[in-house]
Amino acid sequence: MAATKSKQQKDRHQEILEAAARVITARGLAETRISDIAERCGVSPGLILYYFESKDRLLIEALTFANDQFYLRFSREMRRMKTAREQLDRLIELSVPGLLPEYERLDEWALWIEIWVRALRDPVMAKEREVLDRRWRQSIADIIRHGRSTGEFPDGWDAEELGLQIGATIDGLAIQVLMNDTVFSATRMQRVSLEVASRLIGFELEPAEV
Amino acid sequence: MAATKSKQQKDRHQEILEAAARVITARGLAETRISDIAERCGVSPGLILYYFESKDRLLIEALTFANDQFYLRFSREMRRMKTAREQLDRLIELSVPGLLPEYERLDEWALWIEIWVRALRDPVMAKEREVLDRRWRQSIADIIRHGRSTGEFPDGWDAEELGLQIGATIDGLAIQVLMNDTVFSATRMQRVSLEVASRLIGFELEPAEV
DNA sequence: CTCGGATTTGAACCGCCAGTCAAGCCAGCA
DNA sequence: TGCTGGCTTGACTGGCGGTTCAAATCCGAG
Repeated sequence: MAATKSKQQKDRHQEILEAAARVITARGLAETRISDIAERCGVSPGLILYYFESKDRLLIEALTFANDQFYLRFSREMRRMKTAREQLDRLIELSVPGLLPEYERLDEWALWIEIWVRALRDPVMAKEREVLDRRWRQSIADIIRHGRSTGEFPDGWDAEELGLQIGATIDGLAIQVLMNDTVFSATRMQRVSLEVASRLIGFELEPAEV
Repeated sequence: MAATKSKQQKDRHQEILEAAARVITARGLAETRISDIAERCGVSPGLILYYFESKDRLLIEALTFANDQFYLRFSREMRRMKTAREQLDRLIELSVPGLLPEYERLDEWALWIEIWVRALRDPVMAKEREVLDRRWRQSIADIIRHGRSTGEFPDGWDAEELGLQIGATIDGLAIQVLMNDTVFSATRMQRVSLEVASRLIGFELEPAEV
């Protein structure tokens, strides 16, 4: 059974990925050493390369792993929400860096930037990135389609197109917040994102809840 | 005269910065070696460190230098244009990665991503970045104010705020284009940017020139 | 308990590269 | 022509960190 891995091996694998993602978040890709990851696992450096063929591979896997984790939690939440508006609010809430206390200041977004910079030159990372990104845009489009089916949102532009536009706007705003905590605050980003989304999708922005 | 530098020294300084910017654009910050920069200058590696106290400092200076260069050309162009609409069109044209043939595929934007990733952890870079970014947003706000003074654009939201929003949108879209040449093309970004800008600023989008 | 394979260790290896330095080079000047 | 001081070289080094490996350990099956 060449394709089976022991339970233990799978656990270790995941444990290392998780540790790697944390180290990258904390120190940045460029400053991440194999020994840092090993230390975080409470394990010797040699072991890391017993489970991963090279540091490079590990880093790429760690980056996508972290994103998968996030996406899983996210889509589970989405399924539990009834209205599209609720979904949109939550999506934006989760997209604002540092808004929710349960995340540390340098969160998902820091990893995204690392993904981007790497994807510029590394074809493997580029391909991974494209998949992750398409999935994300798709989620936005799904919310819009859902909203249209319930009558919350009006018909209009192609939902995919809107997913792209809204996604891109959130990206840009998130960078501002992540970089520049002084001028552009998290709550302000939240407000602006919602405003832009409402205008692009074409629904009336009711008196902000929360 | 401690404060004076010979003409020659200044030239060399700049020459090295330029070479560094090119190498970073081509290979990425992480893969840039001092010897690469030296080679590009046709000079020995030792000389690089005669002019810059460390590699780190050089890289930061190179990054801001490249941006300065771009900004200078840009604002010279702006001054020559009469209508705000022309200015806006040109700003967007310059913001779309790879749209203009005179730039190589990996252009300014690749450097921006490097700046971001570095600014996340390096306070010096973070400060530099903030300056560069403010200047850029300011430029957009200036165009809007100009358009309002000539009556091209209607009054409305704070010009600074719009500068932020439009700037962020362009950022996000540019990343898409830079990463993902297949799905989202340069010309499409151009169209979307203009559309979003017109809607946020509130002017009528006339039949597209060009 | 014993064997055998999977896991784990940590020391050793090795290439790489930022930064140093002593020695040459050259231009201007007296 | 020889002196001076800034420029330039390129060999050297010191440390860092990814990778390898032989040995130790662990664990489950028989």
